[in-house]
Amino acid sequence: MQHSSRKNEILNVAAELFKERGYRAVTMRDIAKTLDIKASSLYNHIQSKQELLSDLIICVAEDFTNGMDAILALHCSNTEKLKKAIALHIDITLQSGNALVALNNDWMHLQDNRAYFLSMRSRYEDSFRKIITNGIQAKEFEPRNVELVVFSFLSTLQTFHLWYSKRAKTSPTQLKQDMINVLMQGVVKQSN
Amino acid sequence: MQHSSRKNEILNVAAELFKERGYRAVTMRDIAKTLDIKASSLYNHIQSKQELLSDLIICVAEDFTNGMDAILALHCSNTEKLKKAIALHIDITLQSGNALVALNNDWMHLQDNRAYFLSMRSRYEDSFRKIITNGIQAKEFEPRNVELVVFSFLSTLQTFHLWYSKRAKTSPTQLKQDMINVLMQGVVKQSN
DNA sequence: GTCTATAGAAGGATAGAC
DNA sequence: GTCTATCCTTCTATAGAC
Repeated sequence: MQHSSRKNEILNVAAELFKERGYRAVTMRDIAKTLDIKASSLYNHIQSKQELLSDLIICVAEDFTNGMDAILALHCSNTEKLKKAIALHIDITLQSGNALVALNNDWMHLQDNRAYFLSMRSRYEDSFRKIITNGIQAKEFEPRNVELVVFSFLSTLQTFHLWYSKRAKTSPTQLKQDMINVLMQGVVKQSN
Repeated sequence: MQHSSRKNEILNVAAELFKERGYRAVTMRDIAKTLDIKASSLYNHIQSKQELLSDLIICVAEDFTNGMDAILALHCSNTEKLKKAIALHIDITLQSGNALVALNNDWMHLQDNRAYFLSMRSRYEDSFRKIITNGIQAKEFEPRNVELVVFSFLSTLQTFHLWYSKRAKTSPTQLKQDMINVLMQGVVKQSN
């Protein structure tokens, strides 16, 4: 379903403001003012404030789910899959950074789609866990505490936007390589 | 200045609710209801909702500032300082976990004390950066991208509470050792 | 120290003119 | 598609009785 251009403008503004102040602290009047219209005019394009949050979060969450499913289906080493998972996360951050912050910080304010979101998040984390576990079994990775490794990876990736906003000049390709090096150095055997 | 026991009860409840839903989504009625009193009764013990947020965040931020200052003043290797910084972060998480979540997620809603908080946060991050930089110069650490290493450390430590809440049975000592291993493995030279 | 009652402000959303 | 006007709800905070 293709949204009108106006709705996309509204979604972009909402994402930006949700990122800065959080869902609950942003009013419809704030969003409208940024677009130089009145709050009531927004309702010609959307149903509710909740719809804005839901559209932003669910879209990004589906990107993660689809991307990770595709990576898991590949016939390649776990090392390669992990690198692709890191690159996927960075691609989505670069493309939907503001919405990703809303996903991280405001998912608990989802109403109708909360359960759907949580199922996608679980699925994503499971995929990550699977890559690490398989990599350890295949002796590609050091035999560390799987949960702590997964947690450390996801923490860094989830807050990557904070770091990226300070140094947006680095090329996406270089970003991915740097991140892969820093994150995987502690997992991949030094002897390889 | 010692607060009344009742004020501490209120602060504890506020921290718990702020952690779950965020500052803006928690009402004075929510806090009061948890304590089985009416919202208006809260104002016999506090000045405002903002005071609750400020008290929680500033107290934890000062713990970080003082703890890190003490570590920097030690006469020991940068490796040892980094280990102590990790342990400090975990100690504070175990002791003031809910307030730390408020610090991470709701600092932007601080009013009067926001500049003070931001100065403490900068100071803390600078201290971390200094340890990494000095460690690289002293050839204790691999010569990696300092900013990315600092970012990765802080991201993992800042969201440690999420992981900890799932496995609270591990002893604090073991937690610190596990975290030090996972985080530092990618920094300390393997040949040491 | 807690209550009831309420002031005063702000927010989400709708109706209907243009 | 945007406006003005407004409804209804919810929120923080205060006043004053007990």
